[in-house]
Amino acid sequence: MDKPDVELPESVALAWGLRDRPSRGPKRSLSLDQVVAAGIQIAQGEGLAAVSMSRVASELGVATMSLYRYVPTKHDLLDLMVDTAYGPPPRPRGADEGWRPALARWGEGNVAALRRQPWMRHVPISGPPINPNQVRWLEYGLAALRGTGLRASERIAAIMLVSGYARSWATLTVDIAEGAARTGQTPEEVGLRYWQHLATVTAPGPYPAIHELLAEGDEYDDDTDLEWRFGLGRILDGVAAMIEARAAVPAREAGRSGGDGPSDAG
Amino acid sequence: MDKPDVELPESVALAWGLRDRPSRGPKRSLSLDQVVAAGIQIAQGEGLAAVSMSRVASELGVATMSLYRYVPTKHDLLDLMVDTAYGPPPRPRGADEGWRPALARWGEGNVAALRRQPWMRHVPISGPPINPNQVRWLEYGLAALRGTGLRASERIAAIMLVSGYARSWATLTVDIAEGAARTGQTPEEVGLRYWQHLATVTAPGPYPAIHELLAEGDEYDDDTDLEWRFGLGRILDGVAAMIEARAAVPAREAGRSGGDGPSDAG
DNA sequence: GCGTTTCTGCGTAGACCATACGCAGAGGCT
DNA sequence: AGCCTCTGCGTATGGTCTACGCAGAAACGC
Repeated sequence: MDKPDVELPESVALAWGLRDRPSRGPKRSLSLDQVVAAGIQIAQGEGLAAVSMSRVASELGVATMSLYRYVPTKHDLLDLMVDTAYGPPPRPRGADEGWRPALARWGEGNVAALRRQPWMRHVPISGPPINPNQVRWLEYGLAALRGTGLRASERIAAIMLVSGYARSWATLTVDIAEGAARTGQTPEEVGLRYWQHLATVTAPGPYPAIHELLAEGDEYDDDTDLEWRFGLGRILDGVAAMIEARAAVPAREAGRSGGDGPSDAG
Repeated sequence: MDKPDVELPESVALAWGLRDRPSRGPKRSLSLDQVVAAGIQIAQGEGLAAVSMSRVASELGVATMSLYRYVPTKHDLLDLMVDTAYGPPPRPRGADEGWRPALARWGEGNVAALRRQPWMRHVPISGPPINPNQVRWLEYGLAALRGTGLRASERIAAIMLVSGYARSWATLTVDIAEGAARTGQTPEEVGLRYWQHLATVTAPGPYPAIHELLAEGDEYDDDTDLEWRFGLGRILDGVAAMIEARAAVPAREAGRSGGDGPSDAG
């Protein structure tokens, strides 16, 4: 009962450092952290595509196959890299802080992390959060929603709402920024060019809503951070409406969240 | 002025069929659509990893290098595959239909598309939507928000909100479903196992919010579709609040969307 | 102190991969 | 008829991940 981790998948146990290193053989010349750090360094400097097992190995001064004593598979390495590079979540919800600023900060933190290490957006999500920092982020996100009256599944859905939007947003802005860097333009120029391309391809066809959008085009050079905050504000408004409704008609017994308060999706 | 597509990137022109085929040389034995269709078929049957240029070529009975007469790069092929496989958006907003059901249907359509062709979630998003079906989806999404009083950048942010959440949600559920299929379990079992793993790794540490979550655990076997709808409902509520506020204080002149109506992010 | 056991780094090799280059020949254009 | 362009594609280069097995290092049992 000191080791309930029997069932944990290898990669998870590895990430949490739950593998008791054996004392028999020769000492390891590296640590898992070193391997992960080397991978991150390469990804940060030359992009995710530059991260190959041989490249990481040569960075560490060992042979390629040595890495497989530390990591079962390349994809596990990538997962660990993401978990480490994401880092710990921002300052947790203060004692007398409301859920709204806390969740907002959590969302901002997601965007900031992805912007700091842009290569992470190319590592496909491999499942629900289970690695150490991911779990810490989850803890913080849920902590922001404690005591709001939201049910378990609702708290999770709210977290996913924010993180999904943060990821989309960060991906889009980073894609644009990198496209700009590649072509030696400013992000504004790249954005403008996109609208031009969109106008070109939609010109012959029936795209009234897009044309209407393009016609309002004097806000191209908008502050993109403002747009992000707009979306985040909408999410938080929606969550707030639900919380208030729950507070008004407290703790419905069991099942289905019928039509009380805020309206259903459709 | 018959060809304003001079500036369009090669891959975009290709996707829109704007490359005037030359009439000089021998006839092509394939069409771009055939190549794309073959790629989709392989991805659908054996996963994205099975899609290699040589595999696609052999499926079509041609040599590997022949494909490069149709597609500049493998990644362009993947983009085209996604665009085609996504398919056209669902039924557009009806004449007297409100924005809410239309946008909800748009979101559902996103999830449905990703679930129908699960491999698509592994193709990284390469920028803002510019390929034919992507643009059609954009058109429909914007059409749902026409006449709501939302500004251009706000309509876009709202669309991103929904599509980002849809992508997160579809990715999570498909990951679980595939993990289940791989291990011969039901998705419910996989979900349960995740909570167990989470409990195991968080057992020694201070994770109050997660433990609280796990303690409410009699809804593990929840209807996941209900959770998705919950999140979508929150987004739409948030957007609705903004629309109503805009309607109350109509058409603020120029700039900043200050603190009118629904609250700011923080 | 000496096997024995276990673990380490890693060399080799296999099975792929995307794609640059250039050539033979097909087939409209003049 | 001759030209010129475009097609399919064979060859080759320089990668990729990782399975396998071996030599030697280090701790344990006796």
